[in-house]
Amino acid sequence: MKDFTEYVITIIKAIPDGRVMTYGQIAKVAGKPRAARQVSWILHSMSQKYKLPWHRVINSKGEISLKGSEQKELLEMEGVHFSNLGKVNLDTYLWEPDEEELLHG
DNA sequence: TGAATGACAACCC
DNA sequence: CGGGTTGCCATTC
Repeated sequence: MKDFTEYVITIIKAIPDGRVMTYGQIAKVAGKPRAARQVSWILHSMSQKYKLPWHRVINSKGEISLKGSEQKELLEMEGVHFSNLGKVNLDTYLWEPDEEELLHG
């Protein structure tokens, strides 16, 4: 497994309940600020083989990309509040991982 | 090989 | 603020 993919998976697994991260944010933390699309690829590819909290990954607008899925409900169940526009307040719920969080696994 | 694709993001008007 | 365009990078055909 490539380092980038491995790191992305590590980060996603480290997202706490009730918090979210954006594709671009994850890519940036994983070392490739422009690789947001690879993060999406990793998600729809790996989430079928590994158990990842993929529902905590949303786009930069704070919206759900997979409309019609249960992603929004999963987040609400964890305490993430959606506006009447179906958006999340990133200032409140966006999570920025600490090195300790990732190293601790 | 070259072209098309995608659970995105930043810009521009 | 909304919609369209361009840039990105790995994967697939």
